[in-house]
Amino acid sequence: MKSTKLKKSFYQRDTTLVARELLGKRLVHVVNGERLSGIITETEAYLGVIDRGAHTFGNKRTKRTETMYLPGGHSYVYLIYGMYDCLNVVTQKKDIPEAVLIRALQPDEGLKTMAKARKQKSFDPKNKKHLWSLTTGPGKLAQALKINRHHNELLFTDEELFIEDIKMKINSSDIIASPRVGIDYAQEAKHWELRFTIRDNFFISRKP
DNA sequence: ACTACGATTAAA
DNA sequence: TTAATCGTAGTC
Repeated sequence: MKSTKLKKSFYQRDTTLVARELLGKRLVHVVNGERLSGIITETEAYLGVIDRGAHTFGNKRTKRTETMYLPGGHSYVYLIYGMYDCLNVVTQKKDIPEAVLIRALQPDEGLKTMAKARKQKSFDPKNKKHLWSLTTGPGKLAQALKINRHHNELLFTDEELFIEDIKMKINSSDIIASPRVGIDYAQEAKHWELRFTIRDNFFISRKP
């Protein structure tokens, strides 16, 4: 089964499109030579300047958000609620501060290491619920794949953290759009359907 | 310096 | 439903 790493041109496009097309791709983090990976099953688009749900609404530039102004293809990892790191894929050209939040994965490679990183006791790789609790949620998948703020501003075109096209075909009709999670404060943007999940997939953080 | 809060999660 | 937990960002 051949797979190819996504190139810079994949990321430097319309953010909503990238969010949809990331579904069915494989996110890989190489740690000490071991591949920790999962198939992307849930994403959210953050549309920068016009989006009250985005960190960069109104072109807000701070030390943290500066990452989102980088060219598409960089990672954006930030701390939320003082405890969890969240991984984003920066999209669009330089100075267009948009990104896609990776919200859930179907665990693929390095299961045992990921379970350990998640502090799961008595992990059984054949137990679907165990697998589910590994990587369904942005904070959880970052923890499982050992991704934290040290991995901010990495290039997905490099060798440590990247995304592979595994030729899994997701039909457009099998992509569900729904409102994003956890942005009740975002006024009109709260209702925008920028969360994308694979229809009927078990490995999503919650029902759309 | 002081304060409020968040693109979440696990436990109750 | 609620506590946990702390960097970020806004204000004084």
